[in-house]
Formats: sequence, C-alpha cells, structure tokens
Amino acid sequence: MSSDTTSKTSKRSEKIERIITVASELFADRDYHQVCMDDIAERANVGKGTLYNLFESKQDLYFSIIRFRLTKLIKILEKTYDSRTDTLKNLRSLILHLHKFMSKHPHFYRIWKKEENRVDQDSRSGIGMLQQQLYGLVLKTFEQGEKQGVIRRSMEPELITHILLGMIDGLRKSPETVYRRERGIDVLVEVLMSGIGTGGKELKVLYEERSHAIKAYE
Amino acid sequence: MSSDTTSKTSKRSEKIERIITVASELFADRDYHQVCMDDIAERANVGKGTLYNLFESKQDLYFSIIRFRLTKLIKILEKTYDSRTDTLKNLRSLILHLHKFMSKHPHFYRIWKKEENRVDQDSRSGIGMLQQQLYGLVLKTFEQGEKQGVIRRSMEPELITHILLGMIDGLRKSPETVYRRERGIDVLVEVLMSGIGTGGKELKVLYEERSHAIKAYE
Amino acid sequence: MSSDTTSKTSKRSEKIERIITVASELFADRDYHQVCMDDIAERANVGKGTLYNLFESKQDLYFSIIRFRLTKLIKILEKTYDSRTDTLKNLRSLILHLHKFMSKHPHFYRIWKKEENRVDQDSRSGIGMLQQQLYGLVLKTFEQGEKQGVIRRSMEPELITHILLGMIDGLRKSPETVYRRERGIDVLVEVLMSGIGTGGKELKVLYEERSHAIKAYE
Amino acid sequence: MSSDTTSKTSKRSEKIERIITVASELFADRDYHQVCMDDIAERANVGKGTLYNLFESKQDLYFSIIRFRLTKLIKILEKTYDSRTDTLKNLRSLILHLHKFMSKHPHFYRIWKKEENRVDQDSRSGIGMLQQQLYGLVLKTFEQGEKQGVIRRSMEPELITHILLGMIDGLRKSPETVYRRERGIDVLVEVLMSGIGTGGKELKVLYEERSHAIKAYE
DNA sequence: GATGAATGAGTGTTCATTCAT
DNA sequence: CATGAATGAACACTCATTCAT
Repeated sequence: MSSDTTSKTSKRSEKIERIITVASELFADRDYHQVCMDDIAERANVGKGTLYNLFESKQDLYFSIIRFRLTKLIKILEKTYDSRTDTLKNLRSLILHLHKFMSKHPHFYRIWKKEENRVDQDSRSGIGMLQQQLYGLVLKTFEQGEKQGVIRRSMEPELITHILLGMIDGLRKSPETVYRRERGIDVLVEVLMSGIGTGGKELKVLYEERSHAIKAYE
Repeated sequence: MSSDTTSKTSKRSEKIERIITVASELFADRDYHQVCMDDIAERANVGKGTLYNLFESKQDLYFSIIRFRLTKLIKILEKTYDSRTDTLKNLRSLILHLHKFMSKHPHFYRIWKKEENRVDQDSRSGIGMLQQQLYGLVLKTFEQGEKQGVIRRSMEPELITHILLGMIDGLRKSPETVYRRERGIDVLVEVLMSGIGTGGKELKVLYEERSHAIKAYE
Repeated sequence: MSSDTTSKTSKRSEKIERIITVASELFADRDYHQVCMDDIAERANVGKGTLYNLFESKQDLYFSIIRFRLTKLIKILEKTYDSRTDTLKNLRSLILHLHKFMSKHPHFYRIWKKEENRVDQDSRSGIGMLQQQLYGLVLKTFEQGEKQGVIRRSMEPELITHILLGMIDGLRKSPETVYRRERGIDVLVEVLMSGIGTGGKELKVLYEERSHAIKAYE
Repeated sequence: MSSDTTSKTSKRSEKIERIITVASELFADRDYHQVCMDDIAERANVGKGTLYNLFESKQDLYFSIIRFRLTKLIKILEKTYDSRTDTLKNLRSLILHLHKFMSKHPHFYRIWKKEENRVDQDSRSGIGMLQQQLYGLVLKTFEQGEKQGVIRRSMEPELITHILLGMIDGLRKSPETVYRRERGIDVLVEVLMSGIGTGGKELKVLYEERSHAIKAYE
C-alpha cells in the first residue's frame, strides 16, 4: 500500500530527526569524544545498530547534524531574500531569521561554532560548501546595498559579512537576562546600519512589529 | 649549587613554556582527543612522565594553555587601560591589542574559541573567571564611555561588549587577502564607533600611526 | 495444487543447492567470520530470513556444506567399491574418484581441509562420523589387500590409509602446471603401490584408459 | 649496566615466547575469530596493551606465530642438510626432523595447515616466502637424488615434494595409538623410498637408531 | 627528578539472529 | 513462507595514567 510506504518513510525520517535532535544535545554539551554511540542510541530509543543503518559512522552522524540544520537554515534565508526589494529590508530579515534559527536550535548552533575553526576535513564533510553558501547570501545582500548606495563605499562587503556574523554570535553569547533578547537584535541592527550605512534612511524597526513574519519555520 | 637550582628552575619554566607551545599547536589543529600525550611529550622533547610532573592531567595541561595565555592577555590589556584618559582612546587601544595578540597566538586563539561555548567544568578549570575578567575590562570601558557621553544611552554596555568581541572574532575569520588585515581593524573601529557613538568626535585613526604602541608583548 | 506443492518443494531443494554452492565459494576464499549472512543471502538471491528457514544457524549452514558434499562423495566411493573384485582395481578406482571429486569441487575441498584439524564440535556437526565412513572405505580396501597378499604385512592399514589421503592432498597442492595433472595421479598410484605392494603385479594404468569410468558424478 | 640491557631483552623475548605459545594453543583449538585478545592477554599474564606493544595487530600476532616457528624449522632443516652426503641420508634426516618438530609443536602445526590453503594475503604476511623456502629444501634433496640416480627419472621432483609433505601430514593425522608413533616414520620412509627409489640400496633404518641425532632442538 | 613499558577502562563498529509485516 | 529493518552482544584497538628503575 502507498500508506505503507508513506508510513515507513515517515518512520525513517522521524527516526533520523529524533536521532539528530538528541545527538545535537549531547554533542553540544560534551566534546565529540565524550559522546558515545551507546548514549545516543539509548536516548533516541533505538538500538545501536540502527544508528549504523542510518549513518555511516559516528563522524557521519556528527556532520549530518550540521549539514541537516545548515541546509534548512540556508533554505529559509534563500526564501526571505528578495532581489527586488531594498537592501535594508533584506538585511533586517536576514539578521532576524538567523537569530530566530539559532534561538530555536541552540545546541546545533554551538556545535557549528565549534566546527567553524576546523581546518581539515571540511571538504570531505561537505560543510565548508554550505558555509560558503551562507556567507554568499549575506555577501550578496551587502553587494546589493553598495550598488543601491545605502552602504558606504569604504565598507568591503566580504569584511563586513564576517563582522556581521561575528556580531550575531556575540549577541548569542550575551547573557539572556540583559534586557529582553529581542532588544538585542534591535541594537545590533541599529549599530550595524549606523556603522556601515550612508544614513539616508530610518532603520530602526521594533522587533515585535516583525515577529509575525517569522512563524514559517517554527 | 645555587646556580644548579637556578638552572633547574630555569629549565622547569622553559620546559613548561615549550610544552605549552607545542601543545597549543597540536590542540589547535586537531581535536582534543586526537592529540595524545605521547605526541606532546615527543615534540616537547621530554618523557611522558615529565608531563605528569608538571601538569596534573591531560585536562589540566589543556586548560593550562588557555589560562597561561589568557592571563598574559589580561595583563597586557590592564596595562593599556587608563582611567584618566578618554574612552575612545581606551577602546581603540583595547581592540588593537586584542587583535595583535590573536595574530601573535593564532593557535591559542582557536583553542580558546572552541572552549568558549562549553557550559560545564568551566568553574573547575578557572577559565570562566578569566573570561569574566576580560569581559570586565571591555565592559568597564563602555561604562566609562557612557558616563562621558561618547556612547549613546541606548547602548547596553554588556550587550555591546559581546557584540564587540564577536566583531573581532569575525575579523579574525575573514580571509586575510581581503585588503590588508590592518585595514580590517580600521573598518571595525569605524563601524563600531559610528554605530554606538554619539558622533561628537573623529574616530578614524590609521593603523600605522598606532603601531609603535604595541611592541610591548611581541 | 499438487503442482504448486511440487514446485515449492522443487524450489526449496533448488534453493538449498544454490545456497550451498554460493556459500562454498565464499567460505573457500575467505575465513568463516569474513563471510556474512547478508553476502550469502544476496548472492543466492534470497532474503536473509530465508537462510534461517532452511538452516538453523550460520554454523549449521557451514557444516551443511561439508555434510552435503561429503555424503555424495561417500556414496560415489561406496558404489565403486566391489568386494568381489581385486584390491588393486578398487584402490585405483578410489584414488581416481577422490581426485576427480576434489577437482570438481575445489571450494568444498578447501573448506573440508580447513575443518579437518578441528578437535571440538565435530560430534555435534556430524562431520566426524562422515570422515570416519570415508576413512573406513579406504581402510577396508587396504585390509582386503592385506588378506589377498597384494600388500605387505608390515603395512599397517590404518596408517597407510592416512598416508594415502595425505598423498592425495599433497597432489592437490602441487602446482597444476607440473606435467599434466593427470600425470600426477599416475605417479601417485605408482609410488603408493611400489611402496606398499608385494610387487607381484603390474600396476601402472594410464589415466586416460580409465576416464570413461568416472562420468557418474559429473 | 649490560646486565640490565640483557635482562630487559631477555624479559622481552621471554614475553614474546610466552605469548606465542599461549596464542598457539588458543588459535589451534578455536577459529581465528573465536580467539580474542583479552583471552590471550590473560593467559599470557600480560595486559592487553602489552600485546599491542609487541605486535602490531591481532593479524600480526597470528602470523607471527607461524613466522616464528616456521623460521626455526627452516633453520633446523638447513643445518641438517649436507650436500656432500648422500640423498637418502638427507631425506631420512629431513623427514625425521619434520616429524619431530611437528610433534614438539602440534598447535603450531595445526595452525599452519589451516593457513596453507589461504589464497590471499600470503605475500603481505611473509609466510608464503617461508613456505617456499621449506619446499625448496625438500625439492633440492629430491633433485640431488635424481642426479645421484637413487630416484627414478619418472619422479617429477616438485610433484613428489608435495606428495612427501602430504604423507607426513597424513602420518600426523593417523591416531597415535596405532603402533608406536615412531613406527609410522619407518613405514613412511619405507613406502616413499620403495615408491620413488631405484632400489639399489637398503633404506630401512629403525627409528631408535637415529633418535640420538635429534636432540638439538628439543 | 626523569623515563617509557605496562596497564585496562572505554568505545566504534560488525554481524548473527529475530520478528513484525 | 519470504523479507530485511532492528537489535545488542562481542571484540579490536587506543591512550591516559602509573610506577619501577
């Protein structure tokens, strides 16, 4: 029956989702080698052998977590980008979604940041490519901004791409109790745009005003 | 006799320095568990047993790297901070020295960043405390700035402390080939001060003009 | 209905034959534990579960190969033995058929030889018994020969039984390129009979002359 | 001290000897994969890690057993071979020592026979080469015999080399209770020489008469 | 103090076997 | 009956740590 197939497929992907989720939590808190496959299997309520049916190895499972979430994040950001609209809107949307995503998947985010500084093996795991895509999206927005004249000429797009992502990461690390978290985003956008913008526009948009737009991936 | 003792003491600290250095390189490139004590001992030209005379355990050796460098970094930054001078100068100096230090010790820096996201064991290792000190230095500067009126009221000091450190980290990740690296610092300072400042002053200072001030720890 | 049953029965024995054959090849080339049930199932075009319907376990499947072929070999040798005819003819026939069989089933032969030295579990697997039957056939021939006076008294039948089987195995191992393989048999018979015989008869019989007699099991 | 060095070296080789011995017993009785490193370590009274200090891997340990004994066997046989003496003496000596050795190391012998039929990996393990050396020794003796005219022309040396080794293996398999074991050797020599010889000499030599000559490696 | 051989706890991975479909 | 996804026992191998020299 087709329902059979569907149910099986559903079960399989459900299982993958579950494994990725519990593994994320474990890998985020402990070091790669502190996490053992038995733990993952137990918490995911599957046999250890099942892990090896779904993932080639522990390494593969680990990188699959990053690939899995990073791919979804990129899809979300690609959807939000609109070449016809103005740069500031795109930029705000980008920051907003990035922040939302990392709030939604804090475990994944910490894993990703740990791996970011790795020098080897990136090519093999396919993660380097995904990171490039992500950087590309931000870069594209800044380049558009430069053309539209909303970003100062002296701002090298590649450089401020990295600086922006660093700022977002800084925001993540700042204790949540400082003001409301949402306030942080507003500050970040304000600082960034005052810092790089030509100043021709009013950028401040309250977090709450936009929150209705980001239900998509929750 | 006394020369013997001196020589031994000298040898001891030399050995520690040497071990920290080679261990930094190993831990930066590979994962914690990919680095084994045999490797460290061999590269440091000491016996494996000696490592255990100088450090309690592998963990201790590992965290000692971070403590060792972080302590020095904090000392440097403390020296540069001058409560009588104005905020902008202090801020510039802070960023400059941070950047210099991380250029000088890229291995350490990558290790530190990897550990930054750890939640557990920080208290035991004593690193959390050092990080707090470091944040405190930046925070103090921002708070001073707020009082002096060079930083907008809306800028929460704790928040922009994290954002600033994130920006510096972003700068580190951006490919070196983009402009000169020094240019990056100028952009960062410019963005930051335009972003958070009240705008009453000219902030742009060319990198070269200041370079004479940072020979201290080279 | 009955044709159904027939077809199923037929399929069953066909399947067993097929499994035994592919498993023989696998077990001959690799070690017991290098061969996995998935491999066997795949090559035999059956599901893994089917293997467990037809054989109790992997061990059972393995020993079934030996039992299966050894039983057939014994049947062939029993047929050729004729108590009314003279010893030399029986002996020649024995060697000839043994050699033919092992040429026909080289995979099985190598497996058998590997297992020959096992001390444990033989009773359980039922293979020890079959080997005893086979030795018994050779033994009987030598004992007959002793009675008939064609074999020297000093030749202990049990001893030369083992020596003969060892010689055949030695022949198997000798590189095929040495002369023709058939020549090897002639030499073996010649050596054996000169060695154990009383010398009253001419024993040399060319291989080709006898080849018509061994089509039975081809 | 030199005694230190000696003692250490001695301890090391003693340990290797002990491990080889207990491992031989285990590998002879059970299959390669039924034997686990923990068992070997426990029976040899060493830690598991020590096994890995002395042998690269389980495979290496396994093949080392064969290499270790085979090398010694070849040395013994090389010593006994004397090109100036006559073939029959050399042949007798060869058989005698082979048989003695295999009585002394029955575990090793069974392992060796199991491996003899392997097709792969021989080159890597270096065992194929040793076997060739052993065959070469026997072969050389037969070739010498042919030249001296004590072996019939029709006897292809390579072929009877394999047949001889097969006979010895057959002798090994024959139940020990049949006569005395020593009697078996006499029969074997008798059968072989009557079978392949030109018959110009008396070959029978009682086992006991020669037994004084084989104390060397006991 | 310095050394490195010895140790064994810990873990990734395989694969025979089961059983729901 | 046939199937193959799920399971977990079993095992090779690593490496931090110890301690006799």
